[in-house]
Amino acid sequence: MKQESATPALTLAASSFAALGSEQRLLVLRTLVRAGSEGLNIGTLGERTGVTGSTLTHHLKLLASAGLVKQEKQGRSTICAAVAYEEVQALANFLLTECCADAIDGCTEHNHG
Amino acid sequence: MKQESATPALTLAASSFAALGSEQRLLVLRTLVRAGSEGLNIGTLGERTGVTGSTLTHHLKLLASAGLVKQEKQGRSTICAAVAYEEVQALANFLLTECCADAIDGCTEHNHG
DNA sequence: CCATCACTTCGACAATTATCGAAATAAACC
DNA sequence: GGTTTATTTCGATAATTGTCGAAGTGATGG
Repeated sequence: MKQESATPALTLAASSFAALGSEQRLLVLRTLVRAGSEGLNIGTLGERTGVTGSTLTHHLKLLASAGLVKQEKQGRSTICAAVAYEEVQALANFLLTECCADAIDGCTEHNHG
Repeated sequence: MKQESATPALTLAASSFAALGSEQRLLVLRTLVRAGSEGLNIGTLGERTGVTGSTLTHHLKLLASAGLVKQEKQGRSTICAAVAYEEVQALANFLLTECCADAIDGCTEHNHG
């Protein structure tokens, strides 16, 4: 009996998708992406998204550990910036190659529904 | 104070990402994608992934409602097939356009890290 | 019709994740 | 050194999600 098993890539992809799987986190991410490469400090990010304090810290930790956001201490502020570009490419790539594997031609043919 | 808000597209994307954000569901999806357009019945899918019974039903319901999988009753079997191709394109697209919006040139420039 | 098979629904419980406020840390300013 | 500012950690509680087994549904075969 052929049994499928979870590869490291699959595990990693799952946790990245999970990080994106929250409206608040997606909102935070979008705000950061729009803010560009300079990023935003946590206070401003909180003002813009309506998520503040420990909850925001919590969500940012998830986004950061998924590699979608990077954080840097600057004095008493923490500057956050999105690094979603490559990550999203990598995630899309995961499903289109790793996941689709044997069905890869089906994938590319399906690009335009 | 400029406040970001959750658009319908964002809400939808979040729930799709959430559906992908589980190792088991990703495994199920990969198995289905590899099985191709004929799909698999739930029993076989269970054998291949190690997830069976009500748990599998539960996960499939999530995948189906995210539009990543479609299910069809055939006699007493339920045939499941992946429709991930377009969905994944749509999700990647969401982050690269909707989300990146003003930073869109930054996005495309970052394609090759 | 009665039994079996393939699944789904239900109900209970475990595990994880989210949210909040209070206390802790650490930099900046006086 | 003490105070204010910015954020994080902690602890409690609520909410959601995952898992299991038992009972239910509905097709198939005798």
